Amino acid sequence: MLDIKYIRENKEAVIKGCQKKQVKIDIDRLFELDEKRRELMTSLDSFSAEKNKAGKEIVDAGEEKEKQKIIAAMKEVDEKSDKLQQEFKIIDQEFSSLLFKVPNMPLDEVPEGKDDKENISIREVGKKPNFDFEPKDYLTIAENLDMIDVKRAAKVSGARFGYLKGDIALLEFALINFIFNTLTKEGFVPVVPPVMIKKENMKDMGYFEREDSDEVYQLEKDGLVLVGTSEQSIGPMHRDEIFEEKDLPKRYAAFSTCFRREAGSYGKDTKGILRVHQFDKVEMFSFCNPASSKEEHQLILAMEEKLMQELEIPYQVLQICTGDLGAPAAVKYDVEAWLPTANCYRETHSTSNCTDFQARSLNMRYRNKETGKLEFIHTLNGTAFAIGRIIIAIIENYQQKDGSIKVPKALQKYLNKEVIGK
RNA sequence: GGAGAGGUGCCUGAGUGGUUUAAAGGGAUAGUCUUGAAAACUAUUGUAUCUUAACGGGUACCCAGGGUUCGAAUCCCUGCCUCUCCGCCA
Repeated sequence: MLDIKYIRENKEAVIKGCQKKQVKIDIDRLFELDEKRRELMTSLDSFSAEKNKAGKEIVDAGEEKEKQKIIAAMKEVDEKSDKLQQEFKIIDQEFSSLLFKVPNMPLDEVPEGKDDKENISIREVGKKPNFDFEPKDYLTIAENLDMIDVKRAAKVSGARFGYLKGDIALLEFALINFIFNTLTKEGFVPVVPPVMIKKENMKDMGYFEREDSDEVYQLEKDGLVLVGTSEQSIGPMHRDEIFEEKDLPKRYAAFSTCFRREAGSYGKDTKGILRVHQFDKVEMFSFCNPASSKEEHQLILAMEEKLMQELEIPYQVLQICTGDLGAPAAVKYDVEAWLPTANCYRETHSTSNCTDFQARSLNMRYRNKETGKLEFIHTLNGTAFAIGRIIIAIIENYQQKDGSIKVPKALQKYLNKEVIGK
């Protein structure tokens, strides 16, 4: 969430920021509530002060009669303060939920735009393959090899699930080993995190703006939710902690299964495993000094590109416009892989700098050596590989005339194979 | 799943209704002493929020949320977490 003090002092900028993000929010109501809330707080505080004082007087008063007199007077004060307390609760609740809905402000450098149509391609990298035969889509190839099975998955689990089999199942583990080898060199600590987390953690990561989001699988009985990305499990790991400046940045690379209900995407990408309810992903996450979060973001983006370059998959980098950032992000890039048969780029990676937005709700701070004060850290996340989609990109870009799939050079030593399906 | 014990500051740990402004010890930091170090001694050792031009002052915080009371770290209820024993289990 944002700092109410910041909102107070930068009202115009916050209104502008919300507009840029296409978020409609009643800032005037927020100010109204803020003022009323502080007013009530001051009154309540002075009641408490009075009560504390009376407590001491009761102890000091020797005579029983004197004591009873003070107690009687305090009962009256109590009644008044109780009434005020009730009022405060109502105001405070509305205030908090409204404050929570104010999104993180986009950085100045982020281009303005309404939605994903106005994202800007900032570079295209890699050579698109030139086939001397009619290329097939990944699903046809994989089904011919009996290595992706969505039909039986439908029988077992319903729509939007899939089985990976044989060498394509092994390809997943080759990819994971390849990633961890690459990322540990940059100081990313490998993690296998929980995929079920408490609701409040999801909320404090900024993913529950609207209570009971339809996008999330909920385990009602246990008060837990399934993560849509391991970012939601890694971010709260250090909640309520204070970092030493020397320990920043703290980098993690987390492997986990991700669960998404895909509500509202009915009819979209219904074929194959591009958009499924369950997929595996390795996610980079960094807890970082605010002074260096911009460089850290570039590093994460550079890692995403490095992984793509080593696999030799053509891709483009998108600068996400203000309207498509989502609530917690201040700046965001997507990487999209080239899919020859679709004849377009499809999103495989996304990296965001959430500045102090998540850190504030999660109360994660560090001591600034210069000022001696506690300040909020910055959090950043980025996809290393969304396994399913990368497998799609590999199959499509590395397919051969005979229906087999060449294994990218960088993966050959992990898979112990140069070709799949031969 | 059954039975029991707990959750206090950076750490250990005392505190069972009213100067708790949280004892004591450890650690850390600074000072004295010393050629230097150690030891010893001394001092310091929160966070949030409101208010003030500032000095300062008020309030809250002993896992979380409720309750009892004039007054709660302390009593009661609920939840979360940890530990011990038993059962089950990859």
